[in-house]
Amino acid sequence: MTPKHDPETEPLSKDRLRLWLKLLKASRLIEDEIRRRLRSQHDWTLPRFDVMSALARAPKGLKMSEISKLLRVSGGNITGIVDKLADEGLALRIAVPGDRRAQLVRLTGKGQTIFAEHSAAHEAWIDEILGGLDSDDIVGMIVRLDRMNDALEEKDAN
Amino acid sequence: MTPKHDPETEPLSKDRLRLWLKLLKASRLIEDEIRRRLRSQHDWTLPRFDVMSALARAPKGLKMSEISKLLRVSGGNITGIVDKLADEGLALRIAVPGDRRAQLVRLTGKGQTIFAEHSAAHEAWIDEILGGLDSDDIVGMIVRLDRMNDALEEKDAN
DNA sequence: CTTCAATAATTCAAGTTTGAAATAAAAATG
DNA sequence: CATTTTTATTTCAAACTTGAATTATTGAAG
Repeated sequence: MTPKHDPETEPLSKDRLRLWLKLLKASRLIEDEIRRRLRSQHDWTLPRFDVMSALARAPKGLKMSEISKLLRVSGGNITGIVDKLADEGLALRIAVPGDRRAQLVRLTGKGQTIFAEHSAAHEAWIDEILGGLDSDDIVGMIVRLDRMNDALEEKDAN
Repeated sequence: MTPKHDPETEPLSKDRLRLWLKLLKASRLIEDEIRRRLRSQHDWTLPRFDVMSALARAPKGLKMSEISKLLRVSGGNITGIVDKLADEGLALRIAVPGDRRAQLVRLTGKGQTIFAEHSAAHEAWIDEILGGLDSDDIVGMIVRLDRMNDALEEKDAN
């Protein structure tokens, strides 16, 4: 049963696949570059940076489940990373008054200090890595990614 | 030493960071969805799919280094995945005539058959997942991602 | 030809990551 | 109140991933 080659929809379907592959490529190129610099210049790993980044934006702390939702990684994963950050005195687990199941995770002062250094470098790297793009491209991409992410998250809530 | 807030360059810098975060978000949303479906519907993993996908496009085979370059993952990683594919009779290592260091990896008939099924499903998923985007968004994004990837790869060749 | 540098893969330890199962507590239901 | 379901987290095995070190081979230079 050969599918009909509809000149309207067929090329669009191929473009969707091309779009995904290019999106993935861009994402990996940038992520790899950040990972490389984080390791070579700060002896740090990307997952640890990501978790601290989420925590840094929430001075009151985040529940484990909130971290994993924000970073879109599994809960078991976050447990391991927070364990290590806590061992090193960079993060803290705090009991939640009304709920003995949950815990709030917060950066310690030491954690905040270290993250601030990494974060400043990170921003500069992104600025450099994406420096070749003009304003129209950046804004055009942001607008489209917003639409895309809205559509994707809408579908997520199935 | 507070940085000067140049009204020209400062917002653009922030937009670059926003762009990266949105790009990463989109990429993770789509990749997670594909991973989920690949596992639940085909009992398969994404890394294995990715390697087979690269091999499927090269009937003559690919060297280990070519696979890792295409997928932008480390060489040691590819060794492990190809080992398993070969163990299961899905891929084959072939000696390269002029170079005893290198090997060509090819899909077996069985590997091609299995990949064809996964690939067809994969294309349909992408079509569905990105179905909410109109043609202008897709083409607009592709054009910009091409420029972005060109710029990123150019920098890579340092 | 011999030495030195570059290339192709593999090995390995450490760290991530997932997804399923287990544990515990809270919320909803009857 | 007892039961069931849902929620929050941890545990764990299996798989993936990196980056550094190692091995083997090729290529270049003298």
